[in-house]
Parts: sequence; C-alpha cells; structure tokens
Amino acid sequence: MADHRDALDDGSQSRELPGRRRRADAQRSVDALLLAAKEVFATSGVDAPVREIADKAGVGIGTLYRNFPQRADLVAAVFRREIDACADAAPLLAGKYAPGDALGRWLQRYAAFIATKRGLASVLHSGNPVFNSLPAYFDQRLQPALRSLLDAAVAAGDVRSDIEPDDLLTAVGRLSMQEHRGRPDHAERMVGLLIDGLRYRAGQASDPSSC
Amino acid sequence: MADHRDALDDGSQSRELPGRRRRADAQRSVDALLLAAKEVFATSGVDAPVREIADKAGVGIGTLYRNFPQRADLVAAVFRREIDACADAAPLLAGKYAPGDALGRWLQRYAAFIATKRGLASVLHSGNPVFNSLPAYFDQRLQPALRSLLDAAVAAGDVRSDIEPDDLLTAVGRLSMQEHRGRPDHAERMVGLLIDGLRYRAGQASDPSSC
DNA sequence: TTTTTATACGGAACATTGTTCCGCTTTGCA
DNA sequence: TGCAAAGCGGAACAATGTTCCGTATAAAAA
Repeated sequence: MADHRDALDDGSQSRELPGRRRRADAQRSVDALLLAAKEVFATSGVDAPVREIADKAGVGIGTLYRNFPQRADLVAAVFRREIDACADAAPLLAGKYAPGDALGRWLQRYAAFIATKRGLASVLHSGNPVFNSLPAYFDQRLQPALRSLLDAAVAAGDVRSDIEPDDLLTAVGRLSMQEHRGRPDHAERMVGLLIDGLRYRAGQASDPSSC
Repeated sequence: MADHRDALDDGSQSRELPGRRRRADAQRSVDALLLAAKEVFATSGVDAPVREIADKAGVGIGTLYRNFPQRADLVAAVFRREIDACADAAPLLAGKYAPGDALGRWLQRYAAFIATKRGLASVLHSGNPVFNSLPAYFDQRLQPALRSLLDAAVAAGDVRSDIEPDDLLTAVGRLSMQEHRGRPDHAERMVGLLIDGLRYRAGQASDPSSC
C-alpha cells in the first residue's frame, strides 16, 4: 500500500529538502488554508467557493492553487486531517478513561466526525480520482486506532470479544451517515445502543451455536 | 398530501386551460427535453451541462428554462417520469407472469432503476427544496405498485406473508444504491437472494418465536 | 382565409465559480 | 547585503447556470 500520497502534495509539514528549506510563509499559507477550509466546509458545505476559503485564510487564490492544484485536493486534505485527528484521539482517550469508556467515547467521536461530513458520501462516490485513496486511508488510520481500544476493552472484560474493528467502523459510519427524519440525535442514540450491545456480553467469547 | 406539484410545472400534458389551448410546439419541446435529459443523465450523470441537453433536444436554452425554471426542476421531472414508468410496469408484469415471477421481475426492474441513478442519493440530500417532494413521491407511487404485486404473490402462495412493501423498497434500494467494489452484478445477485428469501417460507405466516 | 394576439422560441448576455498565468515580493542562503 | 529560488496576489480565462428580449408562430377571431 502506502500509496495514499499519489499525485498530491497536501502540504503537511513534511517535505524532502533537495537543497533548500521549505519557506515559512508557505507553511503558514497551507495551515491557514486547511483551517479556513475546515471551517468553511463545516458552515457552507463542501461545495463552498474556493474564493471564500482563500479570503477566510487571508491568502490569494493563486496561493491556494499553488498548494492544492485542484479544489478536490483541498477537500481531500481536510478530510485526511480530520481522519488523523480522529485516529489520534484514540490514545488520548485510552490514557484518560477506563477501557470500556474510552472505546465508547471514541466511537461517539467518530460518529460525530461522520455526521458533520455532509457531502463525504457524495465526494467518495464522485468518481474523481483525487478521492480514490481516501477509503483506504480511512481504514489504514482508523482500524488500528479502534483495534487498540477494542483490544484493551476486551482484555479488561468491559466488552465482548467477537467484534472486529471493521464491522464497528462500517456500522457506526452507516448509522451516522445521514440524519434520520427530523431526529438530530438519532445517530448518537443508535451508536449508544451499539455500544451497550458491545458491553452486554462482556467476557463471553463468540458462540455461533447460540440463537 | 397531493402536494407533489409544489412550485413546479414539470410540463406534463395536463394543464388547466384558462381560455387558450397549450401550444403543440411547447408540448413537443417538453417531451424532447425530458427524453434528451434522461439520455444525457444516463450517459454523463446528473451534472451534465444544460446546454448539452438543450442541444440534444434540438431546442434553445431559453426554451429549456421556460419549461424548467431551474436545472433542478428538469432533474426532478426526469426522476418523476422514471418513477412513474417503474410503477406503471407493475400491472403490466402482473398481467404477463405468475404472481411470484411478476414480483421478482418488478423488484429487479426497480433495482435497475436505482442502480442507473448515480447521483440520485446526492440529489436527494442536496438540500435543494426542489427535491423535497421526491421521497414522498417515491413512496406514493411505488408502494401501492409493489403492494399489489406482493399481495397477489402472497395470495397465490408464492411468497411469505410477513413482509411489507416499505421494507422491500428500502432494502432493495440500499442494495442497489452503489456498486460494490468492482462487482457490477452485486446488486442484482443480492436482490435475487432477497427474492429467494421471500419465496423460502411461502405460505407461512410470520412466527416470531421460531429461531 | 386573413388578422390578431398570446404564447413560445432562440440565443446573446450576464453571473458565478473553478483554474491558469505571470509580474512582483519575500525568504533563505552565502 | 545581494541574489536567486520560492512564493504571493489577483487579473484573466473557461465552463456553466440563469436571465432577457426581439422574433417567430400556433391558436383563436374576424
């Protein structure tokens, strides 16, 4: 794998230095753009005009396009950043709460991330090759994060042991993907239910013959 | 209900006549536009430029906008037409095949309709008020169509009796909504499975205590 | 049939938004 | 401090949704 960088310099702090250092103002621009884009996407949706983002970031459009050759590159970069933030939250929660709690809180955080991403689904199915690597990135970052929480919770006897990270990510994702008719808290409640379900048979192994 | 006509003259043949008849060329334009739009949407997706549609229909852009004040109105009209066609297929199939067969064929036809509608989901969740009435229209037209097939199949002893039209429409819709990784026939096979499932307990009523 | 008139038509023009280009500025290094 | 590479801003271009209006025509009236 490791191809999640194809054709896209998303302008993180990393950069091979072929002689000269990355200029400080360029890094500032990228940071400002990613921050502004995240806010604008949250407010106006992922279809917001690029100019609005450039304005909010306090840079020119040229600068935006220098760092993100296409609009879609900016969108993908913002998603990657938020995926990273979500994955990075796992060890933090693990250090702060009991294993079962940490797992529950992280799943709710993941659900919240999905829920705010109106347009994530459309973007993923848009056919634009820029987004091709996003699903893999999702798995690559989130599965290990969740697995560590899940393993710890199982080891602590807080939750059952017959569930895979992949199942949970998919289920929570689908539950949170789109708001149910007029019930803004629907996803949160359903995910809560799921978490309780995990706790229900804590300590038991899977038993395929039970009905 | 019956409010699925809000703010939208989709230009079907119906029209209250306040003194003068609807001009024949106008009706021709609408027909040509709907036909062209259907084809263009199928080929290039629902994001295709309006000019392309107008050209294919052999009319000017002005004519397009006279009949469909917004792009979205045209999209909605095309969807309504296809929903109608799908619903209307039910009695035809019912007259031609045995009840169980008719049901199965109709479900596959519905699945095919959903499958070709890349962008249907995005459109429905776009927030554009023009599409607000579409989900209701779906239910209003398709549920009765399916119910008649389902009732007939149950009465003939071809399928089980504990399934509601709504459940089936939703399930088939979700199975067909998006192509599974590289398997174009995935939806069709899964829907086939579902139909076999319907047949499996033909003649039996629902029995919640069986395991 | 001819005249009249409301209706419809076509497409130029306008508005919005993604993208490119390039002259000017700033930064990093010697 | 001087200089070259890197970066910046925004005008200009391109694609596309939408509006406007002079012209054409179908339907009704004469």
